[in-house]
Amino acid sequence: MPDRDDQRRDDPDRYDQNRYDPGAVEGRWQRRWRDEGTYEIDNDDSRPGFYVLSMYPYPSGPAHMGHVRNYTFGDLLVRYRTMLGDGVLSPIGFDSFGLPAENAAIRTGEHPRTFTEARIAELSSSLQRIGAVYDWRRVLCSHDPEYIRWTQWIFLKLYEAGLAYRAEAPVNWCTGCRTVLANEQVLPDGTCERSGDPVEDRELAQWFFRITAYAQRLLDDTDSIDWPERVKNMQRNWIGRSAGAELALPIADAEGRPRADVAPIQVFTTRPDTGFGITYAVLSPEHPRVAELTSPAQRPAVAAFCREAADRSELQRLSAEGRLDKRGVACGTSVINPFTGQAVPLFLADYVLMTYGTGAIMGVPGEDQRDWEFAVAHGLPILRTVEPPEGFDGEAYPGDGPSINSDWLDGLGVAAAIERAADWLESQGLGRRKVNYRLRDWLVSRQRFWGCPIPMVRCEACGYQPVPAEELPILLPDDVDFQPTGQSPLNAHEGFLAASCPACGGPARRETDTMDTFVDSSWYFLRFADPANDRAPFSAEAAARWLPVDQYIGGIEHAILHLMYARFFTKALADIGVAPAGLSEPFARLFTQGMIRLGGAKMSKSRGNLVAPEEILDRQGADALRLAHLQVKPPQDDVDWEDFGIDGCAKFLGRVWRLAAGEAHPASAARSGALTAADLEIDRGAHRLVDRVRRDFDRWSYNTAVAACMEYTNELYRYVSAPEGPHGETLDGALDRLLLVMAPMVPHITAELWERRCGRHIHTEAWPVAEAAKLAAERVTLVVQVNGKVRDRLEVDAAIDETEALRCALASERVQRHLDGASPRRVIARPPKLVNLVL
RNA sequence: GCCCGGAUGGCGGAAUCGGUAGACGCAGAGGGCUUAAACCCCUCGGUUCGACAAGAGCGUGUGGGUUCGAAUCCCGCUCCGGGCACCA
Repeated sequence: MPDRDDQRRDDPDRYDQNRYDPGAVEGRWQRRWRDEGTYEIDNDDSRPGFYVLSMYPYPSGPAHMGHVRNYTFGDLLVRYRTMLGDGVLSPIGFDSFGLPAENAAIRTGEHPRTFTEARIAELSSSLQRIGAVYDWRRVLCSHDPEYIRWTQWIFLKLYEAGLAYRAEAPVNWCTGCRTVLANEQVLPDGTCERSGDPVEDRELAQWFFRITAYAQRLLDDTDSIDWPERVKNMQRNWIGRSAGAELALPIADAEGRPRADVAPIQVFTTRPDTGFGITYAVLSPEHPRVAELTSPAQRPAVAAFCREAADRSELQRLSAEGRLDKRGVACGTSVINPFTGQAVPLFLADYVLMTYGTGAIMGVPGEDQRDWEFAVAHGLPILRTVEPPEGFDGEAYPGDGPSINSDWLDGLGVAAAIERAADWLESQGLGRRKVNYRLRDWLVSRQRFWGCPIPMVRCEACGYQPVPAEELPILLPDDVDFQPTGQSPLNAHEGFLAASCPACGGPARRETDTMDTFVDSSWYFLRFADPANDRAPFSAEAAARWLPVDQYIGGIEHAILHLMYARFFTKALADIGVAPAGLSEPFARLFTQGMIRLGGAKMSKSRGNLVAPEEILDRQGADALRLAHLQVKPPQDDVDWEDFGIDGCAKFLGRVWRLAAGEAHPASAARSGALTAADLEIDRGAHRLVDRVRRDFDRWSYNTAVAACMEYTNELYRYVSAPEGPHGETLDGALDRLLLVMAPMVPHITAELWERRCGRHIHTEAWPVAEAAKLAAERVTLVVQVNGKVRDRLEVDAAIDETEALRCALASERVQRHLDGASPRRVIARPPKLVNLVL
């Protein structure tokens, strides 16, 4: 072990100056980028704008591997687009409201603000440690009073526009978080997506945003955005458009005739063509007209059924999924099938949901499997109205075919019959075409402290009233006591609660609910365009300058929630004149990176399987860690931590360092003068590298971009160690290009080497030009096939023509062996790459 | 059930327009440097037969098809991942 020290003593200068020391190099450049404002940008910058945004993080402490991955991709793009000559907007902020800080407060008594701000400081410094660069002048936090002011201002604007409202509704109550959740925050198994606790149904008055008013536009505009098909599909599924008709089923009297004195029930169907097959109808147990439409004899049974359905939790209902018994009970009343005029019995069934359509359906067992099962269970008649194909041995037939048993619809195919039936319903005044969506309004109130207060007050006389805009922001008090009950301390804080009614001036109480943190993240990307504006959340001009975000980057876990809400906000803000009128989408391009797993499970704090980046940053450096993230897998894929090759990446950087710092070859060995074939080839290789890396960057293929750099570095090692030695100028040109294309990936080491080589700053250099004339190799491999099998490979001139290629191919001894004296029946020549001789 | 993706060596992956399958990296083997080890440098790695050679056969989940030629295009199937789902 003493040898290394001896070496140091022998040649201290050489050791200190030339050794690759990531810690020293990286710290120095990180300070420089921040101090010099290298990536600050003004709104009047004359370069073409390019807005790169990585989803702003929840500040949970120092960056974890998921952050490193996300912000490495974003940073690469910021640096790359800057080199291409764009004026890049690269902001960062913190999603600083949320439950973890409040839970910590309940545990320790520390105010969520001091707790959160400490975590923000940690996260900021670790983002800088991975070399990510931002315009720090634009930093924002959702808990900042100015940000709160404008979030509340937007709430009031939406309220004014009728897009925010308060309503009593069945809501999702998370037993663990002690707050209501949006539908989007409840997992398919009926648990909370945050805490994993069971979610209950409760009937509560809550604040909502009318996102359903934008359902069709949200659906239509998915076609126009450059997002992963997978994400767009998830959004389309979530919106869940279904087109059909709503029609009225009159109530029948004892003789089976329609009663004029009682309103009919409305049902929604996507298959009005099957109307002749209606043999019963069903109400949801929660339907408001259940009591009215139940016969005296059926009252006890119906009441019992409703009670049972109400008691059944979401979880139990889901666990009953797939069971075929189709629980239901007869009302003892009948309705009229408007197509046939026949009376059919009315039922209650819990498979009919009050929250979708009209809460009532027509039963067509012939074409709907659930209806078939219900009909069988309750002894109801089944009438097919679509002819199933020959040999069909199933039960209900939902497919296409000619209408049967349907009078004036007979013979029509399903699509045509739907149109005819809908026309008929409309002309008879019995119904109308209708589109239904699965999407529900966004429930935004949360019964929590650490969020943006909803700017409303409640007056005994005037009801809920909006706080006047000039009174904003309504801030959270500092002097609060967090009780272990989990109740928001706002409920007991007189200073916060006391208010006067903006309408009548009388005493009023402040709303204690705060907003879902997804409200904060629904407009932060707009605020970045104009972060210091104190007269508006942002000016339309500034927003028009930068929006939509050219490249948005984040985790796939936000595919529905955040991304849907942000799209809704952007459209709504444009409609009410806050955002530019032409802005319909917030994120023109979206990239969703995969998650990191360890031991087969998603790497996360809650699972306790985090790998701390700090140790790697200390040992191998930020560049090695960044490179490992880029190299390990295509960026959109999930990745196992076990597959990361940090050491390999660090080794590669060492190779680049030694090559560029002149250690891999003696400087005196460099030639000058005439160029050899090897010199020309290494030069062409550099141009090919530039071209290849650029195309890889543009298609998010970072793993192959890294491979290209490694491959070229290997070539350079062979080049410098060849007996004739490298040509000085050629080698310099090659190294310059290698460092430039690597700069966005490994910004520190390339900056250091560049400065040592030429004294300039690599991150203000332009992306190198790949000269078209140098992209093509001079000699290429001509593959010769016989009957499609490779039989020989020949080195030929790249400009070879068909005749010459064929001559070379036929001259090959190996090829001749396989031709066995015969001459090819057919020749496919694709010079200079391939000749295929077919016998 | 409906809608999206996937499947390539021991491993992660590459092959961008239908034309050399396995780039690059990890793990492994051999060699060089060194008193020695580490570092570093070079070389070799799909598989079977063959002798460790030359050479040949087989190879991209599976079965067909189109084509001079298929990882790539088409049809069927299997398995894996994701989204939606008693949604009328």
